Amino acid sequence: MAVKELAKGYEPKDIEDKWISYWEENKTFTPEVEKVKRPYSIVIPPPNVTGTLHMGHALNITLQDILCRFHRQLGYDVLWVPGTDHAGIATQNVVERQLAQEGKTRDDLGREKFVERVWQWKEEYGNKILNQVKKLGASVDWTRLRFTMDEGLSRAVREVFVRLYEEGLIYQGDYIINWCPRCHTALADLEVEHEDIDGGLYHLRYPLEDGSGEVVVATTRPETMLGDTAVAVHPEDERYKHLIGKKVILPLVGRKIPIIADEYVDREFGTGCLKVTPAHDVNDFELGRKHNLPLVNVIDDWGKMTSEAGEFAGLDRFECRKKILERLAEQGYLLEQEKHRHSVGHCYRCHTVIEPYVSKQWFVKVKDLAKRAREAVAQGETKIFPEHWTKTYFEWLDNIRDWCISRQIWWGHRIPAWTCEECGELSVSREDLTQCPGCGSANLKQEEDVLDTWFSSALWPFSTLGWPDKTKELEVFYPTSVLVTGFDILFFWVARMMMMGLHFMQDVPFKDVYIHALVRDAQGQKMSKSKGNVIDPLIMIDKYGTDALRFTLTAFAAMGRDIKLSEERIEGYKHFINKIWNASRFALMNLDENCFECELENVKGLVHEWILHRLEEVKEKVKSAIESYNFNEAAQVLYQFVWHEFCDWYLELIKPVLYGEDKEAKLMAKTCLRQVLGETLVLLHPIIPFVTQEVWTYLPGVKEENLSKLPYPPFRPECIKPKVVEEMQFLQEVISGVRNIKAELGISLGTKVKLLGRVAEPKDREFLEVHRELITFLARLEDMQVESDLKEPEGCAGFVAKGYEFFVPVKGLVDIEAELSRLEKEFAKIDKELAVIEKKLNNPGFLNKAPQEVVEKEKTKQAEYKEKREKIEKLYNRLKSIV
RNA sequence: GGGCGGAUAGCUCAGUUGGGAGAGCAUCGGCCUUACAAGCCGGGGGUCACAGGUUCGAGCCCUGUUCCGCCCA
Repeated sequence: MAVKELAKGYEPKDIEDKWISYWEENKTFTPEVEKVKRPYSIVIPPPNVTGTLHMGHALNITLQDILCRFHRQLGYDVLWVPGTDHAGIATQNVVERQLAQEGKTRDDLGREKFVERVWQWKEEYGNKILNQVKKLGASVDWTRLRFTMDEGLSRAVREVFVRLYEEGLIYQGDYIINWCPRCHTALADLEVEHEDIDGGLYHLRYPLEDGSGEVVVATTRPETMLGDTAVAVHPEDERYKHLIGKKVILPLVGRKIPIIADEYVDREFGTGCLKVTPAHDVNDFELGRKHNLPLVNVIDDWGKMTSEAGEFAGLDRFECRKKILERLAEQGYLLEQEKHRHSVGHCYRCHTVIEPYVSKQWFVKVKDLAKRAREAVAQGETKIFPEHWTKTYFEWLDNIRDWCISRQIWWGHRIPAWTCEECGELSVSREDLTQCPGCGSANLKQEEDVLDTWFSSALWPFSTLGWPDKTKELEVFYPTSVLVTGFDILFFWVARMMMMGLHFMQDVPFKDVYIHALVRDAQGQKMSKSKGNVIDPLIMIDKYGTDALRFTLTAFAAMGRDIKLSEERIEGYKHFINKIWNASRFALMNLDENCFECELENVKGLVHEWILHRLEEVKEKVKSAIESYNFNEAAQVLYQFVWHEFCDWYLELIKPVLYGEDKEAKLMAKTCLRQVLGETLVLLHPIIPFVTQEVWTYLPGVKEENLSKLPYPPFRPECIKPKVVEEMQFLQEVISGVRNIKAELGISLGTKVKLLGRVAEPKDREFLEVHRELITFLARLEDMQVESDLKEPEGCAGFVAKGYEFFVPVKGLVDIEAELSRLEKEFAKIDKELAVIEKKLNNPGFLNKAPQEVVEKEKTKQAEYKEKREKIEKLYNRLKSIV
């Protein structure tokens, strides 16, 4: 009775959706928390709710999925938590844009209505990316889906905020921060992207108050001069030493400001004279505090000049720059201007130029938290792969500055702080306050600001598991096993999770961190919408199937190297998926339910033993590759095995048996084929879940149809037979030898030829006899004749190796000259090898100092090459004599 | 300015204690061989960026140089 047949080609579309729902409906990926014995857990790096899936996500999710599916196979209780991030600024921007189309602003709606609107938006569009994650086949536990603004996670955020405040690790204060005038909010240092810009360096003259001369300052931002409150020079600078303590008159403004001395000033830069604007430059702010300089705000929160700017008030800051230069030039204060390339900060969300701005903000004191986070990695409590990222991680933590966590937007976790309008007391609380804890007044005002989105993301590994409650999930699955992410959020997210995890859970959030590559385009450029070089994973899935995309990403995921992706590569690996499909199709045409009548241990025969041996090696290699995060190696080992061993050799070698009459041999072949195909599908399943799952259900004798529930194939030490590999090599050499002669001499493979062998060892001759049928079939022979002392006829092509010479009579079939030149090429190769070996063996240093076994190896090699050369020479001369 | 990574076949990249330069794709030649032309068989192709050094021996270790990319200030 024949088994069901597979379609002619693999068509991923229907198959993928079918299994996605199957796995979800069967809760295949929901662990039973109460019964967990060997936990393995991962939290997904939550994509933005506003996001759409890009290649970075696709890679990230594929790798995590491989780890999860693989560890399930190994018998771990796996929990992979999915979720999304509320992405404060980004989401707010999206909804504001939507409002703008209706001609409204968020202020028209007011805070409450606006936030409602964002939730509405989230309900409507926020699941988009989750569905895309589903398409990738992610084996996450959908019953545990989380969102950073969930009730539970919001409670965690509050708890953390209050505790840190109580511990004095959160404080509020007036500091200079990075301000985005477009998003209208403060940003953390990390959220500023620096970019080199061609600008100008302007030399301005500031006359001395006493009329005794002037100083010249150099600046890249002349408009800020309106807010200057000092000029600074280096205390040791001979040029200016005598001016320290004097005053200059600020041009256009007329304010008298002091000349101060500070070692911070770089004598080499510009004129060595620094104008100091404490309100609009981070370094100047520090200088200002140190020297008690007043702050003069000349730029407001919308990037416009304030009333302090006098005639320039109301101008945009860049407009003002032009105007002020004109005015300075008119009045003779602008001395010169040179071109100057310098680094300018931009908002990472909207790319507007950042304005350093003094305002009241909330900060986390991170020094101590950072120290512990550093220690944990230094001590190996958390390991980073590839290892070289640890240095970058240390570097950042060592130079960390307090983290500005307040954002002047509406979408996010509102800071749980209330100020009493009566007594002015500031209270921070877990519960919403309606009464001032100090004076009892009900006249309270809650802080308007919300928290940085990364503040809630930093809690993700434990907040998603139920913290601050003491849940079973936390007990079992924290710390998580590994975090898989890109290096771009190593600081934003990884380091902060480390700090928070260690502080609140007294343990690292994850044991391993695997940092994967960035996916670039074929030219190595970062993919971006503006460049138009994005490869959309969803389009790729549509065209080539999820498995093809997943396998491609896996095959290229070499540690520490970026991936240059192009569509052709995905298309190429689609061929591999199809190959698996077709090999399975062939197998199914020949398999039936009887293949279980024979036990595997009774399967005998070179080709079966060989493929079983190789399968064992593959199992071990794939396992150790995935365990060490060498995903590309796992993919490559499987590719090589499936295509070039299983398909190219094994399936071809068993064809004569499958098509033959020997029932016992047939049964063995079927048994072995069923076993090898079945286990190979299991091995491939973590990387390419869909095609393997689909084929699996067609196999005869399948008891568990859900391939995701099958264990990793057990190791069978009895199948390891190195000798079988040697014998197989001999067989392959003979078959390839004939094929090679045919191909090179222009004889079509189908043309049957005679094969004559002069083989010294009786056991080799016997071996060839045993496999006569196989060789005849695969090399397409008319006949094979093997003797110890064979006299070959005139006009033979041939191939030789240690212990044997083979001849193929080609007289009359081809031009003898062709074979002569083929042999000449052989000579050249052998002579090159021999020259290298002889050079070594003639070197006394090598003979004396190299290990004995290495020397022996070289000698053996030399002998083999010499023998081979002599034999070919004989063949060559005989052939030459008849020309 | 500080740090990190990279340079190996036409392209993309493997190469795990130093001991016979590999793969995939592309290319060329030959095949409709009853799983697969999305395929089969076979071939060609490399001063391992450059210059030194250590070593019997270097793609691999050390020093320097050039070029490319990234991060931080």
